Amino acid sequence: MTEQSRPPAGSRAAASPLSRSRVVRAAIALADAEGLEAVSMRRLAAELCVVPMALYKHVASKGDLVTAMIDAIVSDYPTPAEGSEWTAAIRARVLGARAALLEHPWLRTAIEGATERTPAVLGHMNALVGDLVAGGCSYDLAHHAMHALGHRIWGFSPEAFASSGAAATSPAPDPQLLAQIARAFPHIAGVAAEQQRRHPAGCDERFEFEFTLDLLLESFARLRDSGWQSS
Amino acid sequence: MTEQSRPPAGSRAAASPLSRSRVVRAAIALADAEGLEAVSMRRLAAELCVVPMALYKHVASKGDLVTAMIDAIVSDYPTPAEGSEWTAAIRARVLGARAALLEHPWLRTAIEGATERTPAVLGHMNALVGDLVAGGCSYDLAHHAMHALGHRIWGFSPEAFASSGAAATSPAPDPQLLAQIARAFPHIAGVAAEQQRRHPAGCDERFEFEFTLDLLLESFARLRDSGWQSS
DNA sequence: CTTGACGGGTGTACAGCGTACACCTAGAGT
DNA sequence: ACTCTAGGTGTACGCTGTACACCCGTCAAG
Repeated sequence: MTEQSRPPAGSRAAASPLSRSRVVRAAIALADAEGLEAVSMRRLAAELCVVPMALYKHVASKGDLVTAMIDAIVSDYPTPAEGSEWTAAIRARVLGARAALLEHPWLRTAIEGATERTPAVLGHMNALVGDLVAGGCSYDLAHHAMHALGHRIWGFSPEAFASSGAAATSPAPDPQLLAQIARAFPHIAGVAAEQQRRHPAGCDERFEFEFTLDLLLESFARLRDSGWQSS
Repeated sequence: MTEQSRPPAGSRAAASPLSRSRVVRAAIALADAEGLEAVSMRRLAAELCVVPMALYKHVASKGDLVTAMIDAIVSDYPTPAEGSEWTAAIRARVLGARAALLEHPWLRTAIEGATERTPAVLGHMNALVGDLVAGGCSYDLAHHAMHALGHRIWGFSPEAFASSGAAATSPAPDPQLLAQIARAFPHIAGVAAEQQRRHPAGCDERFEFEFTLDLLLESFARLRDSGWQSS
């Protein structure tokens, strides 16, 4: 939709001369619009008015492309204000990552499947460890803390319980079947009922995210104060 | 390898008459042996000495197949001993899941990509919530606790930091490049050095897993004791 | 005993994927 | 003027999931 025929006028093909960053930006736009599975080399090429193989002059492979997509977004994660309290700094970074993830829903899948650690990715991790040690955590504790945070540092909690409370989105709920499920899984039903009572609007993912994040940050602080070490 | 030519003798084709469970078991075996990406309908069919489309008489689609694969394994997660302490019960379930995951490395990817919640899956979640409320947690707290545990209830922590400390597996470490990385990311280098000093054998994933698990379980106990609620 | 339904394996076909390889062409450097 | 090369093109291969028509053996009802 955007970015078309900038040069002279007519010729239906390649507007600007194509470049790695243009390819990556187009891929991100396409993924934003239609999901990561819509990003095929052929489709992306079409979007750029170019033949599929042309892309390979700018990215080494599809894997390289998605790595570059991740990198592009991670590169401008926000940086917390200078002199923030360490837990506040971590919160800011993690919630910044989360904000990016909400903008680019495909990012989660991409990160889960990624294998390469680009400089931007390493930089993010480095900064988080930096926050931890600035807060008085040992490198030892910081290491385990990073593991504990897990994918949360990329802004998402693994949604083990996803759409279990809110499973009844579009398809017909069918009260009879629902009752049967409730009988078979009474505790899940209990959770759903209590959730329904307290938060009829449904499960607030942001709340869940911060709940666990803060649980972990408090635990880290406690371990730090008690001089915990792993050996 | 197993299960061949049970009827009369010779004919090189379909030994037993094929069935959903035989298909699923073969798929699991194939995934165990060569990874989930090796499980294509064509390949699996070949493994069963059958034409690809024959499988569709027993599974609705590839997605249905992998769901069934997950279900088959989750179905025989171990059950903790009757009367266990609640945190011990949860630990047992979660570590049982983890054991299954180590046996079937593809399971992680499969679960991450799964969308259907089968009865076995719901049963596992139901049992965990049951443990929490048996331990005196409210349904409210249990709900958030399940979110906090996240994929850990399936036996894996999201490995955000994976192979960062142990990145130097097969490829040449190249000390010059390594030094440059260390300069660019001093905190990561710090973690790596400290880890190297304390645990030269490398990062013990099981330790990391239990570290976070116990952190969370302690936090839940504390919240329970303080009468925490979410409203 | 015949007949008709039907469960389950077969064969062909299609659209889509990533990408290897050979080719061509426009512009820059000597 | 001549070559070199970066970058876009075209064709082709092997792979994927699966729709659709077919066909055959078993078994129940007439």
